[in-house]
Amino acid sequence: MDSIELSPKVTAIYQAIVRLFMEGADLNNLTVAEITARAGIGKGTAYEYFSNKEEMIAGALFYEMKRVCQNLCEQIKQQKDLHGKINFILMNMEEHIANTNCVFRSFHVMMGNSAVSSRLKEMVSKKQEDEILIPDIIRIIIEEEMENAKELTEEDKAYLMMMVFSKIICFALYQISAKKELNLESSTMRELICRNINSEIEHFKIDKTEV
Amino acid sequence: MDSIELSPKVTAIYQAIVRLFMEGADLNNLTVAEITARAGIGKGTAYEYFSNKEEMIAGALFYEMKRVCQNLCEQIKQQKDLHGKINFILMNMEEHIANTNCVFRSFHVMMGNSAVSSRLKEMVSKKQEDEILIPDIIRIIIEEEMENAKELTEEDKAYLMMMVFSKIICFALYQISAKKELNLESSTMRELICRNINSEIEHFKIDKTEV
Amino acid sequence: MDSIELSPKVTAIYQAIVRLFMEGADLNNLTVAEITARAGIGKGTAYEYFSNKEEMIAGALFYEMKRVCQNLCEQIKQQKDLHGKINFILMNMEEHIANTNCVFRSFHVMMGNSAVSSRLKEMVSKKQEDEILIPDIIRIIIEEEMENAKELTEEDKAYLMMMVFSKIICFALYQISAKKELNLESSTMRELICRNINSEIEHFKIDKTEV
Amino acid sequence: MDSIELSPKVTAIYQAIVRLFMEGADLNNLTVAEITARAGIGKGTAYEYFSNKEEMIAGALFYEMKRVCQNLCEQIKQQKDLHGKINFILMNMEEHIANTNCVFRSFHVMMGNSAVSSRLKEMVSKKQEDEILIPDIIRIIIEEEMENAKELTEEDKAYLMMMVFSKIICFALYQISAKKELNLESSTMRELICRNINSEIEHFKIDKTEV
DNA sequence: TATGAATGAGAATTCATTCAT
DNA sequence: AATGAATGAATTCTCATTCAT
Repeated sequence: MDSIELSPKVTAIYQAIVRLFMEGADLNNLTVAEITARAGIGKGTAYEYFSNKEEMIAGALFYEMKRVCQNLCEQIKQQKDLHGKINFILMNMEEHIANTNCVFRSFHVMMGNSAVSSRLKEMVSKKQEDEILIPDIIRIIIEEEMENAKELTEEDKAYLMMMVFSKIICFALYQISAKKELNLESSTMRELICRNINSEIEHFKIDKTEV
Repeated sequence: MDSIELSPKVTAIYQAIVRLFMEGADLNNLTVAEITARAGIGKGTAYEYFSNKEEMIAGALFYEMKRVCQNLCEQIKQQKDLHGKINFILMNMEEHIANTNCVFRSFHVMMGNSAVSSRLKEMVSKKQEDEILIPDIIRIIIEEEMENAKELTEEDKAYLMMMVFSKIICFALYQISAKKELNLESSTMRELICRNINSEIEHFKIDKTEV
Repeated sequence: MDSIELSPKVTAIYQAIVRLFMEGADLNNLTVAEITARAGIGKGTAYEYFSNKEEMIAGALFYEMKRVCQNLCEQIKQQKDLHGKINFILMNMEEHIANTNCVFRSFHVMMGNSAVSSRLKEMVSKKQEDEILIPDIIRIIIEEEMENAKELTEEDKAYLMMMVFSKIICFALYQISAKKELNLESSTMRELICRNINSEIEHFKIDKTEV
Repeated sequence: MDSIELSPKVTAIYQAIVRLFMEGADLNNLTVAEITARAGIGKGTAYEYFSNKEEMIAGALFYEMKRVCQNLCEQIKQQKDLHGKINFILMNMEEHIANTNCVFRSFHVMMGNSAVSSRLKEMVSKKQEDEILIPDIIRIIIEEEMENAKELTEEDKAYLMMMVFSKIICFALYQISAKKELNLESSTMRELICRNINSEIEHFKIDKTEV
């Protein structure tokens, strides 16, 4: 809805960066010349819309993260149970490995110390309520699942989120690096993780209701 | 054992880089001038021992990862059970947050796409049998734990390793970023993760012995 | 008289430049964007009236010099004697230090080597008979003063003009820079200079009449 | 004495700038590429010795002003009387018109508002006691001349300095611009100014001793 | 006529790497 | 072996000028 407002030049720059990123470019060595050439605009034009290179790159990553997560979130809503939702996320990661890669690598960028990292962290910390990123998706899934269980403390929520998050990272690691070295089918891996999350949450529910 | 062979200049360079890294420097903006100044040697000298900057940085990270993991591995051997071992790793991460940070960030570097990343990945993939890194530590722990269980397939091992690895990453993320925003005690978090790993492995054992 | 012909856009540009100049802007770093923004017109519009930036700035300075000198000249005519006239010029410089500054700095620009300097020199050298600048004012004052004296050669005139001019520059320097560092009253300085010019001219008259 | 300490690269840069300046280059459009090409060194080398372009240019002008004034001062000491000293300065300006031009234009630069101007003003205001510039030369000449006269107040000194200074500017103006348009011999002009300064100072002495 | 978005040539500055000492 | 002065390729960013609307 808000992306309609984006100037076509800004969109071109964002798309250029995202594509270069997906093609494996190193963000720290991306040049403005490369970006604008790929975007099909003049070098100076980029500076009509951004105050510096970092702003362009961080902006592009933030925009892409929001776009992908928005889509993901809408599709997840159509899944009925926890297993289905998690499975959907993992399948999505698998099918659109390029996207996954981009989101995963954006997350990776955020953990770094570069100027782009700082800017991206700032953008994320100042994001609007209605802008959805990975942690929000996980939070929503958990909250829906736990509706009937006894009230969760903040700590419980935090633990569950990290639990789910770690499994997702686990699958991402598998997709990106371990897949080649392993003879484990993707579907098997997916199934393992889904069941695992499911059972952990069930255990959690029981613990909570018992108490 | 092999570190005895390292020329004092190389050691100086490695230590300089590791310190700069621990102080929060962005690896992509580290300059040779900074490194050699910190190492107390001439700029030209660095090029007597390394063919380029990437070699220096990747070398330093690899060296540091080995050093830290070597120590960690030896101390873990003194722990009696799985819970103790995992707890020790997590406590170690917590106590020496700076070191953790360095190892975690080295892992982070490896996930990237820069020239340093490529070189570091290469080093890791070509490492000697007796050089121990985080995955080796985890593998050793699992193998010891599973000794009595039915023979594990490669797939089983891979899954377990990733499972443990993802929990560790989870704790690292907690230490580095989430801790401040959360009111969850470190010890609680540690305990949750230890028990969680324990229970997952127990379930796994049962499944395997049952079959 | 000719300023009536000036298009309102040209006037806006001239005034914008003069104001920026008076506010202390460095002419060599003045941008077209700044000028047109201040003038309240579009960037492209400026190029409908001027062929380049230098033309705008030189034009503005020339316009302002003429305007200020025109006013000055008319007011000087009401002064009765040499002392009064010179004193009036100096007081005017003192009171309207901003204006003075602008005229003085225009003179300063003319002494330089920039593109603006060249254009301004050209404008001054091609100026109309009825356009009055500082040297014309001085010439008029001297000619009036010397009316009764023996005919002056061109050389005599030139010398006298430079003599007066150098005193005026001297006062300008005093106003702009030396004033702060000195404990000399403005009025004292003014009086000294007026008397000095007076006495020099008197000596000159005597020499000439004697010969 | 202190110039012996200057690195050859710094000297090369200073000389390159001074020559470009003397050849009429506009200081505000001088590029580092031009300077270093003329100095016969690499572009990067300049930045080993200066932190930015302004520092180079202001440094060069300051260095040249000191050099020229130092020489001038020593030669003036060999002149016996006031007339001789002033005449020497003017002859020097005339003969070495290029040098004069450079010093005069340095003075011109100081009156401006550019980054170089600011830096040069700062250098001048922080100069050592033993570093001699034009105002110091004039002051020395006046103090020597007035030795026998009644004690001068600060105001008296200031007035005399400006009086002499204005004559020198007058001669500079004549040399640089008016000469061509006038049929006045340089020697005549010089003589006029020398005698004029002499007589002004004599009048001053008399006034002071009378009081 | 008025505009301002788009442009790209050009400038300052940085820094990995070399090489004479 | 050790050095650091010298270098120039590469990068970011600016801004005068154009031109389609």
